[in-house]
Amino acid sequence: MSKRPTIQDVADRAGVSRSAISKVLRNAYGISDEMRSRVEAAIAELNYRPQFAARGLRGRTFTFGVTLPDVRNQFFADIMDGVWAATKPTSYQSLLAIRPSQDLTDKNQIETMLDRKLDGLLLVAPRIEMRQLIKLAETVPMVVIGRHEPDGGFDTANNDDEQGTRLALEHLIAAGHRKIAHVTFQVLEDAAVNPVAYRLKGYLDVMRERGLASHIHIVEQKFSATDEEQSRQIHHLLTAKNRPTAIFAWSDKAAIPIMSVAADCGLRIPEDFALIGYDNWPMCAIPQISLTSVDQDPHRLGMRAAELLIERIEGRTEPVHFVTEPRLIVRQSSLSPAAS
Amino acid sequence: MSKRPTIQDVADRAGVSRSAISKVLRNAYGISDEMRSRVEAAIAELNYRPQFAARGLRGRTFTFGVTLPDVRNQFFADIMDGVWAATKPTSYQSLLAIRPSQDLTDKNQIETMLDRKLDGLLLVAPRIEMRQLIKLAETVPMVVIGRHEPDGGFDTANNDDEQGTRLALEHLIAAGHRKIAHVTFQVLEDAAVNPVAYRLKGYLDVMRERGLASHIHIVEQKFSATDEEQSRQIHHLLTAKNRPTAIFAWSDKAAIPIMSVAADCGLRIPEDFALIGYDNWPMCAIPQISLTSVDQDPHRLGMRAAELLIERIEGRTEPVHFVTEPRLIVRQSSLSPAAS
DNA sequence: GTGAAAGCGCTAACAC
DNA sequence: GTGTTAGCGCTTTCAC
Repeated sequence: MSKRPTIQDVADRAGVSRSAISKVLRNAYGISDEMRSRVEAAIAELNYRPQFAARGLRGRTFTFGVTLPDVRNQFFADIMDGVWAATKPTSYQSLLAIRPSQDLTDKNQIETMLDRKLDGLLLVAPRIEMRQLIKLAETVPMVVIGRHEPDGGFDTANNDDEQGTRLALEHLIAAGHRKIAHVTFQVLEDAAVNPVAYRLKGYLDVMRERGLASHIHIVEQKFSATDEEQSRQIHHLLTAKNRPTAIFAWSDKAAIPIMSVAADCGLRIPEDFALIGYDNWPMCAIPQISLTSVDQDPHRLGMRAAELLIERIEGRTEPVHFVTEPRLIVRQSSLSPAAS
Repeated sequence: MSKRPTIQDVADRAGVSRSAISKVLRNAYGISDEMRSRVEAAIAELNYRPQFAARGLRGRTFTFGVTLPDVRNQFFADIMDGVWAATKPTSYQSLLAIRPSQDLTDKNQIETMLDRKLDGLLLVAPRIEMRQLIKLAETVPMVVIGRHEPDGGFDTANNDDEQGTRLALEHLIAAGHRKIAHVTFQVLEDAAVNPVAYRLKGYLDVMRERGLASHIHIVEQKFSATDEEQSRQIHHLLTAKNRPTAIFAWSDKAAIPIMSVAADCGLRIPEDFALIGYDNWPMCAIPQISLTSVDQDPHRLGMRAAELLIERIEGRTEPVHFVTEPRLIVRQSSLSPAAS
């Protein structure tokens, strides 16, 4: 295990002090051009790279942590692309802590990152209580994607969930659908700020506005339900007497399994019922799937969130709340001629 | 930003020296039971957590880095689940460095992790030259998934790619297929140790053994090809005069787009041709997809790789090479009655 | 069995 | 402008 050069090695090589090297590294004030080029030459010769752990002991680590609820979810992968794009031109790097989806809270991941002395936290749809989030934000610069909290002491990045829901429903209603069911997901807490709750609210609002209140039909997937239980629930919905002619699911994560159950029941989409998801997973575009879905622009969400975090790390304290305009991506699954 | 307690705070609280605390933390030899319980009480009272960055300056960080070629690939996500399972009962944690798939090399990610003074590296299908890998392994404990290199100074974890290929082909041949094409991926270098090369070799071997040498048909996807270019290539294959009756693709990553192109061409799977992929993405099980695929047991691969890495970090130097037995998961896409 | 002291690689105040 | 110095929070000899 060969040794890597330290700042002292560079200083010796260049015949200057350690602090001179440090200043060059940080682009700090008070370095002559001649000094700078000498130092840079020495750095290049020795192939020196500063050790972030050591930097972190005094200053910043130039590293921030990201947590995702589920690596498997393509929506989150798209967000990461955006994060990457944002950090590329900077000296910051992101590191991802993951946990398997069956694990209930992000607490361990967050503690892991804090223990590593990362400069900030970018939390995606965190599964911890708002109270804890707010407390956490007092300790470390933080940005949250997937919580509409206007003043928790952190920045947020979200799409406009009510608007996205409206796009989906208007599309179905325009096609003549009236019996539109909504598959939602159990909101454990913080109901007011959860995107799922916003989508549910949007559904209720639109149905009422359009005089379809009597057709409101909500299926709530339990947080603790297994895949089989959820399938049974959907099976029940699809084989009931007055099956809806259209289903709006809170996420593609719910919509894709609905397609599976439909296939098992011998039901065709969109002939037997129309289906719309949320998040626009890349998978939706596969012809065999062809699922209409609401796009949140995850790339921009991730990119802006990372930019906001870096701003915060560098001193900003007034909260910023970034919102993207959702788009409905229409595909086969909602083009039902049968409904009207 | 409230301050977190340091080891000194704990020492003051317990009325002992810093080194005593350190020994308790590391479970080191030479601590009386009474001392231990006093220290543990103080740690609990102050809710103290050691800072890994500081630990790393002298000893280990108890953190290792993982790099994946693509977060979006479900196969890699399954590996991560295994990694997580392996670290859970230990004091180690894994941190993931990602890059978008269009980025060509893992070099930056690896340097990022080295700069953070992580204790070891778990590289999944790294896109850097074997020469560099071997050099790297001299510097840091390392395990590689997806390179069959017997003595590079690091451990490896792989499935038996030739065997997996054999399973797929025997299955097709048993169903009566003779015109079996293989879609492979350009191997840039290190041909001998690349899983894709193993699969290609397996294909050639089996076809020859079975007297099907004249039906050998290889389509090579270029590393630099865009999605459209790859689609065109497949389109060409599927609309050619003597279209194969079966296709064995090097990965589900290739097989899924083949399904898309088939749909565009109006070809049905498996009626018009059978299709088998590799990796058994969770997506393969969706009825609308129903893709036969070879399962590498990614969970075990990730778990064992993480265990091996921890062993290495803790001192082992003789290389270990772990291999899983692949399984063929038969689904609709290969159940073609038409072939015989 | 326990504690004092040195040092890991770097940054930040402060002299010069 | 440049160098000296004192830490950051921890581990690790090495006395006691």
